[in-house]
Amino acid sequence: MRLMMAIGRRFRTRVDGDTVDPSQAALLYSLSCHGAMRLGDLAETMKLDASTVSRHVQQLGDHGLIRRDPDPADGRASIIDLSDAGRDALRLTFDQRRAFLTTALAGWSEADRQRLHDDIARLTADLADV
Amino acid sequence: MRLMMAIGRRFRTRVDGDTVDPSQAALLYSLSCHGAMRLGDLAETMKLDASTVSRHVQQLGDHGLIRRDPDPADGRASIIDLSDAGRDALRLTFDQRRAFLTTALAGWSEADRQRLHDDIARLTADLADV
DNA sequence: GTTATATGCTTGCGTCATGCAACCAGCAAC
DNA sequence: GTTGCTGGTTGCATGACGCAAGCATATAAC
Repeated sequence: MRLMMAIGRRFRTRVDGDTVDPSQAALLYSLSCHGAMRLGDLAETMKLDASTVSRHVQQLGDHGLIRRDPDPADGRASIIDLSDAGRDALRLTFDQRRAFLTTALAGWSEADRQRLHDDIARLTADLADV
Repeated sequence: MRLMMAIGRRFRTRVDGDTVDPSQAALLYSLSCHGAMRLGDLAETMKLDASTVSRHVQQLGDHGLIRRDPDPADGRASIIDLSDAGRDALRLTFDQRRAFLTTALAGWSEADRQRLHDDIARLTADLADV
């Protein structure tokens, strides 16, 4: 657990030259994975409070990285989706992180990486159930 | 990386009934692993700024979980060590977390757990080098 | 239709972790 | 002693986060 916390902190720390905050990048990524959705669903997906997501969404909107279209089925809600600029920013962020991870995992074989990924995914799922 | 961040956040979040904050628990744990040391060394070990560690140390001291003895070799520094109460608190925290992890990892074989641990440790080491 | 309740989202407020820079107090070298 | 280094503390700012209150819309009850 201690190691995981350290790793999480490391990833969470904004790297110089980053386009978007790690937290906000995670939001963009969620959108990229699951497609457009409402704020509440986004919060649930990311296991965060709606207020937190709301703020992130605002900032990302200010930077033009997401779009908010009114939900035709519900006047209260709006549908949040990546903008083209958001897609670009996400891709850029990914490239940066990929480069970082590639360096970090230089000594890992492909099988090692895959195993690590699978284990992490499994752990995430198991933790969600507790 | 996204998964790791999620896991890190999950672990970092204070659980109801926790004795000490996760961050401070990590500090106690570092002491427990490496023994008494000065604040600066502690900061380096934990990859945190000295100011952050200084504050944690103060709070832990207020709660009597650590002791600060003046460093006989250096009047500026003090040696930080676990107090008996700190050891107890750490043990308690460990028990709570162990129970939590045991639940989460219920479906994992001993080999799986060991492999996960080794991979995480390896990743931590590799990340430290980047 | 009108009223009551539920829901999606926003905002105010407080908390915590964290880093940087400025600072103070011993230490070491000259 | 004077000057510079180093361990530690404190002021200040930032960012993530959750809870609770508020607001607007939606839905159900009447």
